[in-house]
This record gives sequence, structure tokens and C-alpha cells, in this order.
Amino acid sequence: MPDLCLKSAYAVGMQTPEPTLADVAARAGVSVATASRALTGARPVSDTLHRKVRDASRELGYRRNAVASALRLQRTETVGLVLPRYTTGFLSALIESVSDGLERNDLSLVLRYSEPDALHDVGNVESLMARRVDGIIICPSSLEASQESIEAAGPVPIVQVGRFVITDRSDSVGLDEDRATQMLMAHLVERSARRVLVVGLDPDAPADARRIRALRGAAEGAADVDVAPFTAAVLDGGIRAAERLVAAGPGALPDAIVCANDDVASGVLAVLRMRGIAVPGRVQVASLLDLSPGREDLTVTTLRHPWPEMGREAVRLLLDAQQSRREPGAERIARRVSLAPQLVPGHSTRDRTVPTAPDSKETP
Amino acid sequence: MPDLCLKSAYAVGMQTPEPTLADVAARAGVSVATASRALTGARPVSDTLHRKVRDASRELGYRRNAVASALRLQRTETVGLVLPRYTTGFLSALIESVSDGLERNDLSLVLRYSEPDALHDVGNVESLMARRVDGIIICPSSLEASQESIEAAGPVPIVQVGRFVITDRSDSVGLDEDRATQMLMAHLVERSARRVLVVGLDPDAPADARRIRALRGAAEGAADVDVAPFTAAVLDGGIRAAERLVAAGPGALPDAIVCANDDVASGVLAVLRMRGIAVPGRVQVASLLDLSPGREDLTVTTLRHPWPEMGREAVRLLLDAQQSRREPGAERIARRVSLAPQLVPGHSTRDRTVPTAPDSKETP
DNA sequence: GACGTTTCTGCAAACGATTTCCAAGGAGCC
DNA sequence: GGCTCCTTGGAAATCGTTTGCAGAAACGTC
Repeated sequence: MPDLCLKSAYAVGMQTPEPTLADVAARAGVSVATASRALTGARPVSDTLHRKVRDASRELGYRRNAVASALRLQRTETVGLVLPRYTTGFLSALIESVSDGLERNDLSLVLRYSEPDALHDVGNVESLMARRVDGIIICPSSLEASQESIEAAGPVPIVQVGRFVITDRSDSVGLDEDRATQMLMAHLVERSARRVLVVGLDPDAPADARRIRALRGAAEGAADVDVAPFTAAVLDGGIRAAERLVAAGPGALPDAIVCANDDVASGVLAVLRMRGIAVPGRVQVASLLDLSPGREDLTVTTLRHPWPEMGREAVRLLLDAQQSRREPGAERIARRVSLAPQLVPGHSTRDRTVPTAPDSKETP
Repeated sequence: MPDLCLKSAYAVGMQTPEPTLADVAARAGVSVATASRALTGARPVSDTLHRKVRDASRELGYRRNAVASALRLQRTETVGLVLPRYTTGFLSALIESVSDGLERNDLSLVLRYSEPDALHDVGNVESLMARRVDGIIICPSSLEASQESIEAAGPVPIVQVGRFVITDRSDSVGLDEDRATQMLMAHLVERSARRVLVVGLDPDAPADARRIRALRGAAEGAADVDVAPFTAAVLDGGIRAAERLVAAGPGALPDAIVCANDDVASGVLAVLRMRGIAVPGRVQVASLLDLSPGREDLTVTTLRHPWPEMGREAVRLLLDAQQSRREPGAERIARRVSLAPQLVPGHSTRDRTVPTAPDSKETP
């Protein structure tokens, strides 16, 4: 096959001519069909030829062209991930775990961000469809307008994660925040908290209001739940709220303080420690949202949002849907998986076995 | 063309048969060639046919098959991004800006993570090459072993970002930390700091040692730079260091405290405020590393690492390299862009126009 | 030795869009 | 009117891989 050699030698410009399967086959002295079968193992090939092909492939530095392969197989081995922009700090753990899950199955990840203004979602899904991805994982950027982005996926499996647009077209994996919030309150009540103060939540924000309701619901008469005047949910907000509280005198101190997140809790802890108020002896402190799941310093009792698990679960649902799409059997039913944030006990709440210890030392 | 219709109608299973260009052409009553030309605008098409084709395309909900297109054009309109795992918190801003830059140029992003153990990098690049990406942006996971991952890219443009393996094969965009560190020191000296204390840096860690050197170099006799005994570079470390300092008596107080990062600075600030030490009146506080670039509370003067700009710059270099690769002109020369972290003045250092104000109020 | 039966190989046709090459038609010019 | 030039449309080749089909070879059994 002299023409093949010709092609290899005189490729455009001076670029290395990326070798093709035909080149490998020519070098091994077999047909392309055989070369393909030897490399993919799709059908048995005699030992001699198998070795010949493998050697030729290695010598030429052959790399299977995934594009051509995808065209022929009608399968790109690629999954699209669509996320809302401006929230990445939170979502990076999700990206990482999704990527990890896909890699284990030899799938590639193509990532797209949607502007918060919503119907970007549809465009992103459309664009992924044009790339013929095998599946899509999406965190809808708008609960109203993202409905049609789910539909745009047509027949390819799509999984929603983190947030959830009502539809029977897609599986989804979500967060069971209510349950987690309740668990946290139970944790405190169990440790004999009777007066609980909430810091850093804004009763006027619907999401925060819901959290407050969940806390009150879980207290259910076993404890009083007060809400401190709203201060920003950052470190400084925690500091300000705690200072105000301390200034109000020892009688104003609650048994436990529930903070919006770890930053707020850090601020509160710093003030309490400095004023010599024992934690968790006199006051217990807990946080509703772990901001840096990476760290392992168990300073503050917190709720860890299971982003890694959510990513894993999303990938699992997706692969499962792909699989069952091949077998034309029964109609698929949309599945919903809810994961609860995990309660991670830290040194800022008491050890359960130890009852109130008024003279306990400061946390180390 | 009855067979085309047949194909459309009797596609595999019950799946919607994704329409092809042939379907569109058939419906519009033209050849595929004309249909392609009408949609891509590669060559002029008469108005009548143009409209017909566009209508047919819309009616069928046609989506250009990017895979087939890529195969024919030898161009995937896709860029690979390779990042080290376990550092995403920091890198998420980078991902976002790279993604944004690519989107503006109608390029897709495929993301891969390398384990810290290094030669994963090579595998990731290889895999991206198999997908025939048009370019690669990589943050090398190992300064020793990642050399060959650059070479694995062969003729496709590759840009290093954040970290840098020496090679003449790739452009790179890096961080000019020394310059930024010096700027911060100059900022303090300008504001009449004469005794500076460094908190949260570990002289035994090479990177920290380098920062200390840079600070001393910039002080250059204009100020004394002391290093506090190492405490962990977290909020708590800042608190401990500051308490020790305050306990040593008012004479021990420096004019300015430079902290390893914002968390440390927060701890220091909390202690100073509580002990009634005026900031920035008595002591100024600054941080070498902004941990949460999203927030805009200008509490502490800090160095903001320009991840978004780095991403933008990386994309720019990549596109530029692609462009100049087409014109077979002169040999490409590797370019290196250095960006300095940006000094963001906050309320923890003085206003330059106002000289020392011994009775200034606490920061709000 | 003849005749199934298995095991391999190779040819050629997909996959779907783009582009080159050709041909036909119309406009413009002498 | 005859010529060229320009525009427009279609047939077919191309990108690189996989696979249905058919032929060939090897093997076993009677």
C-alpha cells in the first residue's frame, strides 16, 4: 500500500503526521480491520498478528482517534456538567467528585457554566447535545426557567444535582437540609441545651426562614429558640453578634449558639474564648454549614454538606440510566436521591457521655 | 430520496432519530452540499434556497453533529484543562475564568484532574490528545515529573498556568509573588511602619522562607522585620500569636503585622480589637493571601491572587498560539507572563493621606 | 479423504458533515 | 452571436474507525 506511506510522509506542513490505524495496519502488514480488532479486542485475532499489530502501534506512537471512533460508535464517552456561575467555591467539591467518578469509567467531563439569568441553561444543554455527549449532569440555575433545559436533552440521560426542577424526565440527587438541621438541634438538646440562640440567619430570606422553622420544629418544647438580630454571615458578623451578647451580661448567655456557618462560628468562638467563657462547658457552639470540607480540625460541631457523595451519586444514577436505556424494557421512572448533610461533632459541643461540666477548661 | 426518509423513520428502537444534514436537505429539496453551505455560510447560496434550508432545519430541530464535523475539519473546538486534585478550593476561580474565556470563543472545556503523585499528568495529556483537543492548559502537578506531559502534547499548543516546568515547548502564565510581597511592604513603610512583625509564616518551609526574604528585601533598612514563632496559618494561629504579643506588654507591639493569610489576620484583628488596641491607629494589619476573593468586605488589607486574570491570560496565550500555528512563519518562542497579586487596601492599614492618628477609633 | 464446524482475515460499507471538482446557467462584453 | 467570467448546485471523495458479510484456512470426525 504505497499510497498510505505517501500520506504519512507528506502530511501538511512540518507537523508530525498523527499516525492512523491505516498506518499501523500497513506497518504490521495486515488490514485495518484486523488492526482494529487486535487493538480493541472486539473479536479474536491470532497471537502472531496481535503481537505484530501491537508492536507496530507502539513504534508509531499510535493513538486511537476518539473523534472518528465516536462517530462510528455513536457514543462519545463524554458527559456534560452544567453549573451556575458564581457559586463555584461551593461547587468545586462537586466538580471534583463528578470528575473522579467519570474517570473511573473512562468518561470525559466537559464543563459549562450558566449565567444566573437562567435560560443560559438551555443553550448549554443544546450545545452539549450538539457535541453528542452521552449524558448530562446539571445544577439548574433557575427553578423557573430550567424546565425546558431538561427537555432539551431529548433522549440522553440527564441528572439534576443540588437543586431540583420538577419533572418526570430526569433523576435527581438533592440535599435534605431539614433533616440535617433537625439532627443538629437534637444533638444540642441531647446535650442539655435549653436556651438556643441563632446567629447569622436572616428571617427575611426564605431559605434562612426555613432553617429557623426546622430548628424550632426540632426543639419542640424541649428548648427555646431565639434568633439574634441579623448580622452578616461572615467571620466579622459572628464577632459582632458575640460581643453584643457578652455585653448584655451573663444572664443573657444561652446554653447553645447555632451559627449560620463555620465563619460565623469562628468569630463567636474567638470572642467567647477571649472573654473567658468556657466552650462547651458554659455555652455550646455549632454551625449549620461547613465551609471548608477539606480541613479536618474538629474545632466546631458542624453540618458537612455531602458534595462529594452527591457527585458520586449523580454519576451512579447517570450510568445506571445509560445502561437501562440500552435494554428497551420497561419505561424508566424518575428517581430522586436525598442526602442529608452529615453532623460532624467537634470540640465546641459537649461529649455526650459527660454531663454539664461547669468548670471545664477552655477548648485547647 | 426515499431511503433517507426510511432511515429517519425507522431508527433504532423508539428513540427520536436525531435529524442529519441529509434529512434537512431532503426536506428542503436540495443537496446536502447546498444545505451545508447554507447553514455554515461557507459559500453564498441563493436567497430562496437559503430560506428553505433554514426553515427545514428549524422544523426538524436539526443540530449540527459536532463529532462528524470535527472529524472532517480535523478540529474539535475543544480545549483540555488539567489540574492537580485536592487544591480546587483555590483553583475554582481559575476554572471559571478559563471556562468563560473559552466560551467566548465557542470552545468547549474538558476537565481532568491529576493525582498529586504526578505522572498522572502524562496520562491525562495523552487522553486529551486522543480526544484530539485543539489546545491544553495545564497546572503541572509535579515540578519534576511533569516535563514529559508537556512533550506528550506534541504539536498542539499547551500553556502552563500557576506553576511552571522549565521547557521551551510551552507558554506559561505565573504569579509574581515576590513583587507583590514587596509592594505590600512598601505600602506599610509608606504608612510609617518601622517595626513589622510577620505572623503565620514558617521559616523552615521554602516557600515561606522566600516570602520572608522578599519582605526583608523590600524593607531595606526602612523598617525592621521580625518573624513571630510559627503558629498554624489559620484563624486560631492568629489568635494565639496575637495574645502572646499583647501579653508581652505595650512595648512589644510592632507598628504593623503581616499575616500569612486572611484567616490569620482575622484572628489577630479580633484579639487587638478586644484588647482595645486601635487598628490601624496603633497597629496596622495586612495579609499576604486573600482566601475568599469573592467577598468584597474591605476589612483587611490583603494581596488578592489574580486567578481570574490568570485564566484569561492562559486562554489568550493559547488562542494566540493556535493562530500563529496556522501561519507556517517563524519558529514560535515560548512566552512567559507573570501577574502580580493585587494589593487591595482595607480598613486595617491607614489611609495614606492621613498621617499617624494615635486616637483614631476602632475599625467599624 | 470428504465433509461439517470452528476460527480467523479482509473487503467494503457505514457514521455525518465538509469540500473539491465539475457542470450548467446567466450576465456581460466585444 | 459568440465568447468569457461569475455564480450556483450537485455528485462524490474525505476524515479514521468499526463491523456485517463472506471467503479462507485449520481442525475434527466418520
